[in-house]
Amino acid sequence: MPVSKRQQIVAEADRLFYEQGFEFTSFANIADAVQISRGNFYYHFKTKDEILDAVIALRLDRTRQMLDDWQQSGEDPKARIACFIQILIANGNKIVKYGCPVGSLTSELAKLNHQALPNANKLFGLFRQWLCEQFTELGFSQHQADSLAMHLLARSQGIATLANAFDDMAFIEQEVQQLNQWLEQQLAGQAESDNSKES
Amino acid sequence: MPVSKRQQIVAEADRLFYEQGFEFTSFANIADAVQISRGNFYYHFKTKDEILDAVIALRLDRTRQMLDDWQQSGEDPKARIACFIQILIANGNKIVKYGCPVGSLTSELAKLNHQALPNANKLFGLFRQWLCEQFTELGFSQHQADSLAMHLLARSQGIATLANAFDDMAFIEQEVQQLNQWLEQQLAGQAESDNSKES
DNA sequence: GTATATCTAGGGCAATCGTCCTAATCTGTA
DNA sequence: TACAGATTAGGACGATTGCCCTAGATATAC
Repeated sequence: MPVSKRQQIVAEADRLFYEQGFEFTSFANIADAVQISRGNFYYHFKTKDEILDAVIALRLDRTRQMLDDWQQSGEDPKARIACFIQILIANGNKIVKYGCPVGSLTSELAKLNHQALPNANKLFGLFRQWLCEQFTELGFSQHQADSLAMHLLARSQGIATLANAFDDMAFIEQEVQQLNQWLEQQLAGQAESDNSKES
Repeated sequence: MPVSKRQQIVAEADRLFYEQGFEFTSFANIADAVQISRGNFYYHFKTKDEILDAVIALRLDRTRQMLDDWQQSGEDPKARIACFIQILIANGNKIVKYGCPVGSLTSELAKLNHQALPNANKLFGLFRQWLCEQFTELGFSQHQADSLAMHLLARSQGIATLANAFDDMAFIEQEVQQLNQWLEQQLAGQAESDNSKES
């Protein structure tokens, strides 16, 4: 058996939570997708929150893996940040359809006051910290680097939200271009401030 | 009677839809908030979608009113755009708690494939068009003005989403400052391009 | 081949959902 | 006072929800 039933369930739940949202996805939906009976579900997961935890854990793992891969790609920090920006293009079609997987889950759980919210927010935290490290490596102070990371995250979120609302893929492409320009400007500004320090 | 029961219902539904989301707010919730029996609800609104339509209509009216007020405030377009940016501060506490009222509703209805989605998107459309008009009045071409409007909308959305996720009011203030700087830069760039045309 | 552990199907549980009906109450006019 | 319309409360409806139980099937080990 290449993939366990449990893994299948988590994979389908992951997809459905993204496409339909957590609360709008029922046990029955997932059971149908995995082709098992509703009752049998209880054997694998006792509660719906357990599935949510498993899905979040899966997304955290995947994200960590992706960030690690970028980290060890041999590229410089600037190119790595560009990789992050590029996700908007790579996942463009899904974003236009369903929004950002991180942001939409977080917003939903926030409205529900759900116990898994801090867990889901770790996803944002992962990106935030990783981006912060990249900017620090580029010579920014801890405080500056974190500000830049948050700024970049916010821009990405906004782009995803509006692309979803207006069903507009071209908008993503346009804004990604501006994000890359912004990145260049930040580094140019940084280089300048380095020069003035050295002189 | 200063306020009709129907208006009370719509007002409470408006608040609850914002704080808890549309689908997570039940008839019972609204009935409790307005202090009427659940059954009586049917007399005022036949379906839940009818309430949603009424809430969206209310929000559209309120938004139109606000934009009109700004339009007739005697301020120049730049100051008017600054008014828009300033909402993030004015509504900061609520945004930190519940996110952006426009964005969160739109995302939720998008996940539900709800029939009222295009109606809810008119809220975004209202801001988009109004902002576009301001930028046009500042001398930008139709295309440029719309791009700037979308950019500003996206930035605002992202700021709201992250401030909500990280429960961070200071982030809003920081980003609003950057938005104002961005606005200055755009106008400076615009003035330059005017000069180069004239020279 | 039998025993043991793993997995499955189907259905039942109470609670809640949106919706709908009806009988009672309030309000204002004739 | 009597009547008519507007408004109310309370509950019932079928459907769906997350959750739980149990008997049977399947697979593995001895």
